[in-house]
Amino acid sequence: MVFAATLSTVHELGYARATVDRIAAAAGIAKTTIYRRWPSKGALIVDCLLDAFGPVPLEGADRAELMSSAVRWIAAKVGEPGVGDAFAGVFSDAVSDPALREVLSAQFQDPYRLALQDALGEPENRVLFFIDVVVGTLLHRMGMTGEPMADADVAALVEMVLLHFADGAAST
Amino acid sequence: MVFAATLSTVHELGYARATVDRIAAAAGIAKTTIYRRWPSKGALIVDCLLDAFGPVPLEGADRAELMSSAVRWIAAKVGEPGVGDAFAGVFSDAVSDPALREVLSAQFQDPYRLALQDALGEPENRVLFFIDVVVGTLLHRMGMTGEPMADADVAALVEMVLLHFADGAAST
DNA sequence: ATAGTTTCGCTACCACAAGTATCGATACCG
DNA sequence: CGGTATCGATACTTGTGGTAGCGAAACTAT
Repeated sequence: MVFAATLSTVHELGYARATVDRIAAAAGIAKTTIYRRWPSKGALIVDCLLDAFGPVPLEGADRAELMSSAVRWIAAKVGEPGVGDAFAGVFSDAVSDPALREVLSAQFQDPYRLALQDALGEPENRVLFFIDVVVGTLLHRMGMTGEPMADADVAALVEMVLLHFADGAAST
Repeated sequence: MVFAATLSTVHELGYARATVDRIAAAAGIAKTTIYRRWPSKGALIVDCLLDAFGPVPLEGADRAELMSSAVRWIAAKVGEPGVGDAFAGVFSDAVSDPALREVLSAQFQDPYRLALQDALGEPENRVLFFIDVVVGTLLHRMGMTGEPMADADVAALVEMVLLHFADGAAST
């Protein structure tokens, strides 16, 4: 499968050295075949991440459990080999590439945003802020250290957002 | 000045299209001159950011005012034309480039980390977490939308970290 | 002022990666 | 068995980071 080859190549070589040529070689197909199926390297990675993440498991009796499990779930996913690198990589490319930013925002972020809005009963801007905080923190740690965030810090992150998004919170 | 030319070029064209050639042209010098002074594009940007940010203005009577002013300061800096793009850009490059990551961590993050440790009396891992949350959130918003974070959301960010880092907080 | 040294600008170049074009082979379908 | 659509391999274009070498300009010291 192309997705598996993509993740393992990114994991081995990092995002920048994981060229489309190498990914294709790892998947046993030709580079042209990849470009027949995806319009760009970024689109391939976004699809790959969608496959790797799957739907959010929105479990939990109350809001606190819901948010806690969502944060831990995404932290665990980002920590999987290759996933965090690929995520940080597309995100990086998207900064200077409005087209890729659109793909990332519409195809990747929006589904999770809508699911969270529905499950938490929060308005769009609050959920977007929630995503900024959680994903931004995880990616910043990953980008600065090259390693996923340790469990203790993930716990702190969970505690922080629970406190801020507690039912009676003011803000925004 | 090279720094001004760098920021304005990044602001106009985005990080990826702001090639070293174009930056040099905007500064009225040759590309080779840039590479005589900086070993890589990333190092140039880091120096440029150091110049643009300057030292943290750690003012405030108590911890809350200190942290609040620090968060608002960095949010304002990231919102300046070109600065946010340049910041997100180097950060992006650093993900796949351990050497640049080292430069970014040692020359850019560490001075602010040490100043914050000193001013807040917090251990290293807590200050690193603080930086991950604040900078990560701001950059994620910038990367996803292309625009700096609005004041209302910056206010929410301030409120969130103040709540989490209040004196009696547990965690980590 | 003049000779020597350093620095800078310019042109050309290399390595490498994204994305495209072409062609031949292969597999699939009627 | 014939036709069609897909895939693989190769070669190519374009753009960017980074380097080499040369000549001119500026600065220093006597």
